[in-house]
Amino acid sequence: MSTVRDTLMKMYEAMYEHFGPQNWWPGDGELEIVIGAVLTQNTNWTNVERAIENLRRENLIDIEKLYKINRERLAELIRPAGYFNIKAKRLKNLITYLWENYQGELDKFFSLSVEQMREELLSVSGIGRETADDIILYAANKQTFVIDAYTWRIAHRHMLIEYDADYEAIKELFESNLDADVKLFNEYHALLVATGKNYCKRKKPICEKCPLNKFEHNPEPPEEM
DNA sequence: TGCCAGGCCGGGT
DNA sequence: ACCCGGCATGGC
Repeated sequence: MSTVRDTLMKMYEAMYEHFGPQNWWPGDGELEIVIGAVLTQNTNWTNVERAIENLRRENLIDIEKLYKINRERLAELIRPAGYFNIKAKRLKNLITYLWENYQGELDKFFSLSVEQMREELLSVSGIGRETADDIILYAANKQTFVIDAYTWRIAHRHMLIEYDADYEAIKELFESNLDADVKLFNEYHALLVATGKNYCKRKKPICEKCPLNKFEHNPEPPEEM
């Protein structure tokens, strides 16, 4: 009989064969990944790219400069990412935290344990669980599994979790059944996003082309998402 | 042309 | 302890 562990690894292999390595994060450097993690909240990545491009052009991929920049101006620069006013605040909150507690040195912050880093990130208003885990996995390169809407949708569709499973429960499912390997966690989440984006849209039933369609699944799309 | 995208917070019940 | 509105741009 196949265990959850087997299923999860087979799903990984199927997605990997279909899409190939994703080599995330799609950005350049630790700070840019941190910024991207905030800007991509409920937002298409192509919009985030434009916002980051604006920051690059102004040489603002720099904690000190971001700490000192006026919030209204920052908001204007990240406008293409949507929710620009609230995201400017969130980015400011995080940058201020790093500036005041770690002298703006990311590596100092990243030397904390995963648990400590997560707790501190979650204490910043505007940084929720997914954003915190994105930063820990993709910027700090530490062991944590990222859960997002696609992960939830796919795991539910393939009957790995209950409809109302919360973030920590889904995270626990993956973390307790996969080998503790940062590179694996990195690729796994990225492949779930690739699969979700292309084949597991809202309210759409599973399709022939989905690399996961041979795995046990609900024929109907999940309620809501 | 309306719906959707790699969330999160804060206020109301 | 849930539930929900608000936040906003760009692609299809």
